[in-house]
Order: sequence, then C-alpha cells, then structure tokens
Amino acid sequence: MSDQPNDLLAARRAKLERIRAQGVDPFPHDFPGVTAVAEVQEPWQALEAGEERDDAYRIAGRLSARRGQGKMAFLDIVDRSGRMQVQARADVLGEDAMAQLVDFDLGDLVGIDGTIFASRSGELTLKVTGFTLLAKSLRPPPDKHHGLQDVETRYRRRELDLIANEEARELFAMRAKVVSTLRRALDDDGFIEVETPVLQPLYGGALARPFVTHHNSLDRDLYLRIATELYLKRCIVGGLERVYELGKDFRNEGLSTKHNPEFTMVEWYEAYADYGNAMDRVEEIVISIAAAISYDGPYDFSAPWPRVPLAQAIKDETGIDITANADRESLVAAIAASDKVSLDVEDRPWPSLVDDLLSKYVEPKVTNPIFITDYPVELSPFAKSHRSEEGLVERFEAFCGGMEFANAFSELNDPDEQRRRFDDQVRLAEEGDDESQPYDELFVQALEQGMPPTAGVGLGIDRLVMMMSGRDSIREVVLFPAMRD
RNA sequence: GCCGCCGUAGCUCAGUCCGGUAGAGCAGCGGGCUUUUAACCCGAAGCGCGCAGGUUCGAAUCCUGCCGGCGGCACCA
Repeated sequence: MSDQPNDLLAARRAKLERIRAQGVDPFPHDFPGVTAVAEVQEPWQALEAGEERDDAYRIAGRLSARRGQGKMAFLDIVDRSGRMQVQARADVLGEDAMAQLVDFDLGDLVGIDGTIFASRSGELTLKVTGFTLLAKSLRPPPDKHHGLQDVETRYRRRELDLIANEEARELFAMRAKVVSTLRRALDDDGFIEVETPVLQPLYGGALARPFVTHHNSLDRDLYLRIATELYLKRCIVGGLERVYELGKDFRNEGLSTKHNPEFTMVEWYEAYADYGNAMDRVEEIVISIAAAISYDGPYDFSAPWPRVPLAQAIKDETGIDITANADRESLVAAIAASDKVSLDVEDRPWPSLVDDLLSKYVEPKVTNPIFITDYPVELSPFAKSHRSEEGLVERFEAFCGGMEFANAFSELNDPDEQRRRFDDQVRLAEEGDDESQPYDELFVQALEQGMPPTAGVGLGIDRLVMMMSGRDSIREVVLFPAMRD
C-alpha cells in the first residue's frame, strides 16, 4: 500500500475540491433517520418484479458498485446489515443532481432517500429521490468483485478487509455474539463480572513467560498478566462466590496459528463446586453459544461430551500405559518399545513426556468436543489433588478440532499444599525453567484466610471463535493480530 | 530459532521452469448508453516486477543477502 500520491489519489482529491467548490460539505456532521438495509428489504420479499410502491426509506452506507447507463444508473450501497441496490434516474433527479450522484467514487459514504420497488429482474431497489454525501473517500477501495485477498493486507489493514469482505464483517459480528452469549449465561447464573489488574507486581496463574513493562513514578517493573486466576481466587476468598473476568491475557511466547501474544480469555470461579460441575457448565455454555450463532459446521456439540481420563486417552491412542509406567525410566522404555510413538525423550522428565504424549498423539485426533480429565500433579500447580487417584489432580482440559480450548480444575484451597507447590515451582525456576511460577505469598495468605471448595475454568475466546467459525488461524478471528514491523 | 513456499499496476491475477527489456480484468480518466446484477461498448493512461548486491551484451525471470507474509517444526492457551 503506497503512501505516495498517484493518479488515483489525485483524482479523488480533485473531486473533493470540486465538491467543495459547489458548496457541498464533503464531511457533514450527521444523517438522522437511517434504516438498515436488511430492515428495509425484510417486509418486501414478496414484491413482484416490476412492482413499485410509495413507501419511502432512508439508508446510508458505502458505495460499492455502480452500473451506469447514461440517464439511469444503478448503485450498490453496503451497510453492516447487507447490500442494497438503488436506482438513480435523470428524470427524477434532474440532470445536474444525476451527474453529481453518478460522480461519487466507489468507497464514498452516502445517504440515500428513495422509494421501494422491485426491478425488472426482481431485485429490491430504492428509486433515489434524494442523496447526501456523508464522507468523501480519498483512497480507492479493494476490488469490488474479488474483495481483498492478500492475507497480509487483510491483517494489517483490517478496515479494508471489513469494507471489502462480507465474511469478515459477519465473522466479527459472530464473535461479538459469542461473547455476549457467554456473558449472559454467566450473569444469569449469578456470576458477577469483575476486573482485576492487567499490570501486576507478580505474574501467575499459568505456566508462561510474561511481558515486562515499567511504571515511571513508582519506578518499578510490572508484568502484564498471563492469567487472572490468582486475583479471581482472592475474590472467592472474599466471599463473592461466583465471579468471572473476560479480557486479555498476555504471554511472551512464539506466534503460531493458535497463539497470539495477546489473547482473550474468560475465567470463572464458582464456590462449592468441583471440576465435574465445571464440565457441566462448560458443556452447557458452549452448546448455548452454538445455538445463539446458529452453528453450522462439522462438530457435534450435543451433550454429553465424553469425559476420558488422560491415562485412558493416551492408552487408547498409543497403547502406552502411563499409570503402569509411573516413573521416567519405565515410561522411556515403554515409548522406545512402542511402534506407534516416536518422541524425543532426551532430558524430558516424566510429566513432560506425558504432556508430549497428550499433545502429539491425543490432541490432534480430537474432532468433536471431549474432556480429558485427571492430570499428573506435576503439570498443575493450582489444582486440587484427586479425591481417589494417587498422584493426580482434579483437572480437565476441553478439546475440539485438534485444539485445546478450556482448562479447569477443582481449585487447590489447602494453603500448606499450595506453599509446597510453589516451592516446587521455584525449584524448577532454579533449574532453568523460565515458565515456572514465582512464589506468590499474598495469594497463599489469602488461601490461609480460608477459600471454599471452588471450581475454576479458563476458556480461550479466540479458539472458541475459531471452532465456531471454522477458521484455522487465530489471526483470522482477532481484528488486529500481532505482526512484525 | 530452523525448514519450505510466496512477494508483479489501487485491487484480483498471468508472465519466472526454457533471461531479450512487463500484460489482462476490475477500479480510475475521456466518451456512449433510461431496468443493470462482476452491466456493456469505444478511447487514452497506469506497474519496471519487496529491497540491496552479483552473474550476463541483456535479469521480473538465474545466484547471494536482507525485509515482510503464509505454512510446518520448536515453545505455548
């Protein structure tokens, strides 16, 4: 996209000056009384080709196409709800006004007053009785037929993508519906939405490397949050009982089709519930979202989703029994003996090997939604020990379409156990693990105050939207994804 | 960070293998046309091919490096 003036820009500038010279304001302040084109069209679906009515409407939008014909022309106006054709006639408008309207550039924002009719070929059309330039466009729009295809331009100049591609507008409207449906579901069930710090003295709640920033007058470094987990649990300690926060988390990791450095996450915490209740709620909410957007895709969201223990899932896909091979040496031997699995086991501790088996052999196989449950304690520093399975915690992750989209557990509320888990994390940090958790004394003290048994869930909104929309890259569902300079 | 593919007019693309000095449609400009649907017809114009080097009589085409994008690997949600 060139910033240098060229003929196309000069032509538009010249028109702008011509318009001003005619005494027309190319950037007026308002245009009251507009009806969305979908609303204009809705009552007239049955109008027969050639039928005309006196019903008058005012619409506004971007001029997207023009089919001129001398003393008569058809123009297409696009607003958020759709596209509508209007007909300009010299015998209605007069020669001068007709010339003015036809001289508008594709991309200009225009307001149209007109009466409804169905054209000879049956398309609902407004016969223009009046028009107003609402904002002059000084740059050419993308191709009217092919839209904007260039992926890089679509991400860097999302406004052009939204102008040119109806699917882009629909996608982000759909994303908004996903979020509003989720909020309503939680609100209706007695959750209160809270806001906790994005800038944190100490980061925590997930295993990830943070962004660091600096506060000048406090003269101290702060971290951008990697999760809302710890603050939200302090809200539960405080007696808020059901809380959620929906917002951005930031993780200083590599980019991929599934990872943007800032991403939208909802976390909710429910007192007196466990991870089983959390599975019910995830299932219910996702199903209600699918219904709200009239989901029409390859996945079957209907309940109940399978709930498969991690050890079982790994055994099903690889034949390897991690329960029977509960130490590193025997698991390495089992992997070596397997003809289904090839993993780099060098320097990998037992929990990492289990994680690898999950992410390489189970996760990619998932199509319809499934809960994988009961993880090794080493992978989950904030999850409560399993009530019956030694060495495991009550945790689940939800997967769909080869991708994890939710992570949840019965929250650890024993402060002494939490201290030991932090100690383990600090030890990992000393061994060079830069994703381990810093010790959060304030959080442990909050647990010492007493936290009810609680279920907590984190659900990735971007990934949920990917699933619901069939997009295979997170950049497609984030308006302005991270790009290099 | 590594590997592969890609980068040509405002937009969508052809041309790259087999070097010969860049082309189409849309948009824009001038003209014609009272029911078009990617409207149509006529005319004139627009890019030196991501950037920088190199090879060559000659490079969009071959080579090297860099920048950016996409995909994969690694890491992670």
